[in-house]
Amino acid sequence: CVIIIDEAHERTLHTDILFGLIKDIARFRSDLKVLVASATLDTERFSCFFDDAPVFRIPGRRFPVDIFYTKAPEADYLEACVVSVLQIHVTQPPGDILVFLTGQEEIEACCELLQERCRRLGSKIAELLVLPIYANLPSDMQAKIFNPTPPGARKVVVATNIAETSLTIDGIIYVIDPGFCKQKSYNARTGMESLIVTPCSRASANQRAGRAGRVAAGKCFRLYTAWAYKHEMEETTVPEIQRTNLGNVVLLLKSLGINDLIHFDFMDPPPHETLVLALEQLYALGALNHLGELTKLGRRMAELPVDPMLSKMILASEQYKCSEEVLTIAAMLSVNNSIFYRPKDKVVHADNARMNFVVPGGDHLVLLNVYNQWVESGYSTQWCYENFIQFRSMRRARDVRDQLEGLMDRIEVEVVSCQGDSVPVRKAVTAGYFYHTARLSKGGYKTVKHQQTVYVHPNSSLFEEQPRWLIYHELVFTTKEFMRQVIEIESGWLLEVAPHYYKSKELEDSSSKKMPRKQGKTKEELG
DNA sequence: CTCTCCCT
Repeated sequence: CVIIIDEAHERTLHTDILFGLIKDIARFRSDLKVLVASATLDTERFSCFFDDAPVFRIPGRRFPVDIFYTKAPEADYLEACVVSVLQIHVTQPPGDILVFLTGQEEIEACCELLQERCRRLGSKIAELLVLPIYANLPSDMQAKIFNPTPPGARKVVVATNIAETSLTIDGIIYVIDPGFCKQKSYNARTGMESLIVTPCSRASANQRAGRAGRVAAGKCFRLYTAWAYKHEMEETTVPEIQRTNLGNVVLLLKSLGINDLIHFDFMDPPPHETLVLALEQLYALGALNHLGELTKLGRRMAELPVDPMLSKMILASEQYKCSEEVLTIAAMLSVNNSIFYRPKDKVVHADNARMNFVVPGGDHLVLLNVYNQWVESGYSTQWCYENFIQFRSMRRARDVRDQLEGLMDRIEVEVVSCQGDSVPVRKAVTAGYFYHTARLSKGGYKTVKHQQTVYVHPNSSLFEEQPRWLIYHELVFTTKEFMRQVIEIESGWLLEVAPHYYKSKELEDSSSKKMPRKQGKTKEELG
């Protein structure tokens, strides 16, 4: 029996978990062969982790790529990209250009600048086709990047790092790499994710450069100095397991019978505090007992391939007789903020379309409304198009929902509807997410857990309403500490769903300083 | 006053 772990260099959460599990299993299975395939040269780490496993080098079939650096750092890399593209366009032989930027906003700005300057240059230059690509771009627009470039013209694709690994565009000869990407990181002290523009790693820069050499010899223009490449960039990207919430990983490992997570053989262990917070939250949710063992509830939660809070919400829907609705909400929440399409040139239309879905109570109920209307339309693509809804995301939500619904039998939850009453739905959400409560005080919203100042995301249906008590689905720092996907609750529900976690005194309006009762168990007892 | 990526 052979197990192959491919693309190991990507160091995704799941590859890293697999590493630990397989190493463990291999000890008891002399017949088991493990093959780890990595596209980077840091084979030492993998070999060392798997007890000095032999390394085989297989040369790639790639064309050479000349790398060029800037003499001095660029103050404005967006502008530098635009200038570089135009320079390549007027001075270099035929071949398409790929530009790496960090996100939608930058990409849109870059495309606009390029189009504007081409318009001004008019017939003085050959035609330049400017095409954006990022994950949230509707599929029909994504497809355009694959159209062959007409003779005499040149194509420039402006991409996120979706073009670094996930898709390959034929005909790219030139790559422009400003050396930045958006990276997720996770603060276990506050439970907050951040999405911050950071310098990418050398491994990532090399991967980008490689995109220029797939069909012929190419050129890569790095908009940073050779010195910065050598001395300022990290060798490799920090593995995802060290940058993310580990709630469902911990639940999964516990359900596999791995109790001592603190000493689990991770190739790169996650921060201790991240494990501790995950254990603490699972304890608060009732998934673990005071010994850190999986409870019956925890075992049922582990059956669902979603985050523990979402899982708890689904299980709580049984009690409130609203599993039909909660399944839909869970599915809609699982497709990340990509339901509503909001192109820059049609923001007014898109925002109006979104307003039509708004119902009282909050974003979860708006998402439910969108899904139900889509079902009524017969899962129509046209309906999505007319309502500025992303069909791809809806189809994904439907897949997730089907999968979750298929698991309801196994966790013994009957699928029933509360027939339009929002209170049971919001109570079920509260039962899963009581850890994520925020309260309005005179200075704005503060989290109940850490008294941290947070803001309702401008996309939210409650952006202007400002209800006193909110539950948020996630807390993300982008330009500010934003609560994304919020729902209005009554403070009394917190006592109803989590009496072990909240005391009534803490929820009185007069006492704004009170913290939730301290958890009784320490990390050692739970670990 | 806003949106890296991926899909168990």
